[in-house]
Amino acid sequence: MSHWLLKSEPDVFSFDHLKARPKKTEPWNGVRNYQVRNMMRDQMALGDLGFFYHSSCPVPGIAGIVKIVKEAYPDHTQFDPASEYFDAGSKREEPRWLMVDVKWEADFKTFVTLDMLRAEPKLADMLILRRGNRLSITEVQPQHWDLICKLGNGG
DNA sequence: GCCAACGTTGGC
DNA sequence: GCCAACGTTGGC
Repeated sequence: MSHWLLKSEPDVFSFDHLKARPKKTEPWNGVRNYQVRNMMRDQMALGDLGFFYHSSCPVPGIAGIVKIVKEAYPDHTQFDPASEYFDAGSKREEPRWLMVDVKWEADFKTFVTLDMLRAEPKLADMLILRRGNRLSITEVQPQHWDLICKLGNGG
């Protein structure tokens, strides 16, 4: 099983929004980066766990844990001219963009801030902490996963 | 609002 | 296929 970190802007869609969904699930739509699409398609598997990361907000960090409950399938927003994610170049018979479904899995007792991640030397080589990293989904190494879970559950 | 980083686009 | 310009991301 692999571990992931999924970024979302909380103004647009937050961890609390996910929890408020009737089934606590949501399609992770709007990915428009080939590298991230390929990861979803080739590596993300049913049952994988991911951190829900809040970006572009006053206090960036990890709010909790989600589970992948549906593997990659076509992202319908690419065909919707009214959507900000519309892609005129994508054909229905050959969809360019994919999404997975995620489900709320667990809260952290403590919101793990970006500052807390940066303060931990063992996490120094995490992709998320690298300057200029713009991938909205990155893989998380198991040892990093375990350590962050400890931070989130009170050390 | 600034700016570094980096993916994408498009002219050649 | 190169690479400069442009656009987007995201922390600060």
